[in-house]
Amino acid sequence: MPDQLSQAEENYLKAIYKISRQSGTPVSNNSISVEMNTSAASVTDMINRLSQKDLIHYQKRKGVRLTDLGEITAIHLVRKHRLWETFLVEKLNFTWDEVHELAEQLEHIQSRELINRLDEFLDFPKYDPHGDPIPDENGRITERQQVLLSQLPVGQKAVVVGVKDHSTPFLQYLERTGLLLGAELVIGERFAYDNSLQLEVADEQKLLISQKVGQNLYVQKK
Amino acid sequence: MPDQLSQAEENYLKAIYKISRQSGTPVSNNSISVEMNTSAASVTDMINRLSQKDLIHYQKRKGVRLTDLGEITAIHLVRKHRLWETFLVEKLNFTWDEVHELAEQLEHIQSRELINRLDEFLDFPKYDPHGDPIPDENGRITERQQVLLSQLPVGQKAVVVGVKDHSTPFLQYLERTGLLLGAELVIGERFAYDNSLQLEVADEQKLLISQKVGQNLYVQKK
DNA sequence: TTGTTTTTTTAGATGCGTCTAAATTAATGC
DNA sequence: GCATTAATTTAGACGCATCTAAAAAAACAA
Repeated sequence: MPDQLSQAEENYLKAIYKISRQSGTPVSNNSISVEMNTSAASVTDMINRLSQKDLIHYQKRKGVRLTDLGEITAIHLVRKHRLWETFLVEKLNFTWDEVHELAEQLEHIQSRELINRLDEFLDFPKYDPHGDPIPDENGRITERQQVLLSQLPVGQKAVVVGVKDHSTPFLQYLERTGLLLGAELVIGERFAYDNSLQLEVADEQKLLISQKVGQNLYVQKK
Repeated sequence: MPDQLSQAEENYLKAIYKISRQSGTPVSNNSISVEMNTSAASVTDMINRLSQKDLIHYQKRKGVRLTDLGEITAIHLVRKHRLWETFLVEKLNFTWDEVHELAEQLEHIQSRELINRLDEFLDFPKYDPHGDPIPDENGRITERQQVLLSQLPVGQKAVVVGVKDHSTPFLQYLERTGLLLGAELVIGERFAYDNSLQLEVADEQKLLISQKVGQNLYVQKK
């Protein structure tokens, strides 16, 4: 068993995990410092500490890779984060754009048992309020086959299942336009001029969305 | 508005609050170091920092007193602690001897809104799983008139409403003997030899308890 | 009152997590 | 291949929260 990690160490692991998810392997010192908004010097320091604890593999100037232990730890943090977000939305009626900061705090609470009970209390949810998959107790993640809305052809029916951009402005935009998780839609038209899309949503309503919106919404084909 | 406090600062405030609750005013450096299991030198340090932030009044050779701000802060911590304990027991089915450590972590989560929503979710409980009163949003505490079981005369009917000793062994003892919150009883006999008490509990059962147990159970006369 | 004990403060140190500035090393563009 | 640019590491510093050891001050007791 690894000893208790500090919040700072946990945050670095999460950042490394996140970066390596989206950009393949070795994670550079620099990308970490950008992701975490810290100086490169701090990153070098922390990398040494995490290596020491066998959470990452580190070869000087060759980048960082999570060890198995590091990856398990990171996935467990993601699990905690997403379960707490689900709790906040489902039970305490927070909106999906309010929960991130709170979950950032709650994810550092140390107790395997607590999280498993929370999971049970929430009825073992598979996805969080943003549509992101929640890893199970063993770190297994149920991946969904999903595509970006922008990649669909005209005429395609689809249902909104997740967001790529988690920012408050984007979430609030979706709230306002009703493009929430579970919303069904058909691609009506694609305007080559600016790559905006005309959607047909519930009640035969038409909705025009920009390319940027289409590139940040995950959907499942129907 | 006070800026965010560190967990260490919050823990000191809680300790000072606790000590001053049970032993009247000025709190000595020494009592804090005993309560928190730290060196007196650390306490001196922290006292200076807390004074700086206007959370405590410190007069040389006269000990420490919480300022209004300090007391409000401490009470709010108690509120958070007790609400989380209630959540853990009521919603996640932890037992009352399992929740203290977890609540010690959870009480440091920073969000007024979270706590108020948790309070609402729990239906504004007045007492936590150990029978301790939960301060409301404004820091008001509903005190109950209660006495120690050991102080009751023979023949008195009473109901268990709280524990003075919160230790796991004591809580587990109560679990085993069924002397839980809400249990009704009558003082049957008092043995002068060792000050043990014979109780009559539910179903005409008799239960013999030691003086120590009687001195750690709060009851309300009926 | 005067010595002993207890409490409190000071001095100096440590580890964590951060920083800036400077030095070094690697990568990139001609 | 070499110069410029970018990434990384080192060096040195700082604030927080802690410690031990020793000094100083207060409280207590004979």
